[in-house]
Amino acid sequence: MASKARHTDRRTDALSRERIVATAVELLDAAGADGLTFRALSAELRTGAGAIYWHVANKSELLGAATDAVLAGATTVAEATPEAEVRALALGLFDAIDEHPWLAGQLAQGPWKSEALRIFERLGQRVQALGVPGPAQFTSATALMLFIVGAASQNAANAANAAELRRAQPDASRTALLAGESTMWEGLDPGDYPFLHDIAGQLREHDDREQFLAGVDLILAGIAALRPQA
Amino acid sequence: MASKARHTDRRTDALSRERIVATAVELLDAAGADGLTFRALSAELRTGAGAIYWHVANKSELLGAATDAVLAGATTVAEATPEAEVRALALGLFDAIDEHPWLAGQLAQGPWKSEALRIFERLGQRVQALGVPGPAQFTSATALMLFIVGAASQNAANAANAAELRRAQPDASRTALLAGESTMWEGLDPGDYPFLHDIAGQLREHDDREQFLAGVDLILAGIAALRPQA
DNA sequence: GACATGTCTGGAACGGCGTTCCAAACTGGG
DNA sequence: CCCAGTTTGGAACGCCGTTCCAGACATGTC
Repeated sequence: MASKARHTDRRTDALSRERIVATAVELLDAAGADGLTFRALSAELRTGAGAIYWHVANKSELLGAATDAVLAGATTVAEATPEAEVRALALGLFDAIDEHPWLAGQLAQGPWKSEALRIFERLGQRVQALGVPGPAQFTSATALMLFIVGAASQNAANAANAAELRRAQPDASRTALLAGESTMWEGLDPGDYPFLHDIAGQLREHDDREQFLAGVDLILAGIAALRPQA
Repeated sequence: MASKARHTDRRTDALSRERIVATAVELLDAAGADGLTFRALSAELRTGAGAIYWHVANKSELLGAATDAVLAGATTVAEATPEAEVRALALGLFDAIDEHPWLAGQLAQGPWKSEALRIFERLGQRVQALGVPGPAQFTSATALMLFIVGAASQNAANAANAAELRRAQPDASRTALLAGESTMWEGLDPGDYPFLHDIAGQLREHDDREQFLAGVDLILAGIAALRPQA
């Protein structure tokens, strides 16, 4: 029997779940996944840890709420074709993760929670609109979701690595970082690593967003091949 | 100037990087990602934290070494066609992550490190063997890698969730857990969630391994469509 | 044999984390 | 005005990764 329901705001500086979640998102955006601490949160909200725990069960729930809050913003779609809508949804998620890299870690473990489930639903609707036969719909939508989350997460991880290296060597741009990895691949023995050696150049010049969309199109092409008739 | 090279084993119970990594893998397998602690490791090895730090820089490096040690086992492939080899590689990774769920978290952040890079190379070789034109090779291999890691990771996350729930309610099988989620999807408003409502049955009956392979085949189909001529 | 040198060990200590606990402050209803 | 329920804030607990350092051990030199 914890709480009965809402109350009128009794204080002007009243703590609320929304205010806590909003501040949590601020901290996460400012300092990454490690930046969210009940101590930092307490300081920012000028209160104690216990007060926060009265509104929020634990850190995991808080992270989930922050994820939902951010994901709720990046969702609306209306395009000409189902393919275009899938691309738009994918890009929306990609950009959201790019803007809030800590989302990656959240979505990685269990992409079927709350807001993420809503996105999965939207993807599935487009898969159905593409005429995929029933039994393959689940697989197709899952493949799309996993690729999108996985690719965007890796992009976020790269960005995080770049940011970390920049702290040690502030002039290292993302380009320079990619160039470094690329030269490393070029330096590999072509006998042992023919593929990496070959495509090292592509790594250096690739645009993350383009590559991401190309991957989505690849899966869309595979989905198209599932349709009964062309 | 840390160490000069090898020495003869001066003591019979000598600590070594290999022994540390092996014990770390044991702990990770036994108690998950949170089970690896320098304190637990010290106890298991009957030594102190400092001794471990002399052989290993920090926890992150230790996790990387554990990942490489486990991944080094699950790699060899020799099949009739490149497609079959891709499937075999994929299944190898899937099974490895299924057996060592903590791998998921490691591979999620930066799938281009050490042993993971070797797997990426192998995938790329098969993509080349499939006749994919040069510029699309990087994208195709990346899509495969991301889907494999993402799908296997989600599978591991589901398994972990199931294990956690089993602790509270020991009779809950994986089937029962899936059934629960499935019924939840069925209970959603078909107006708001037509897709989830539709495929709830598939979720209940699906086999993870089959679904995983179906996803790989989906991407392979998309890759096949990239070839200049059929 | 003694000793100086570099390698390796183990445990104490530090600061920070998530979480729990609880006395006090606040609020609205009788 | 006081009582019961709600909400607060900060102290305390046990754990974590990491650092520090006194000393044990092994070896080469005289």
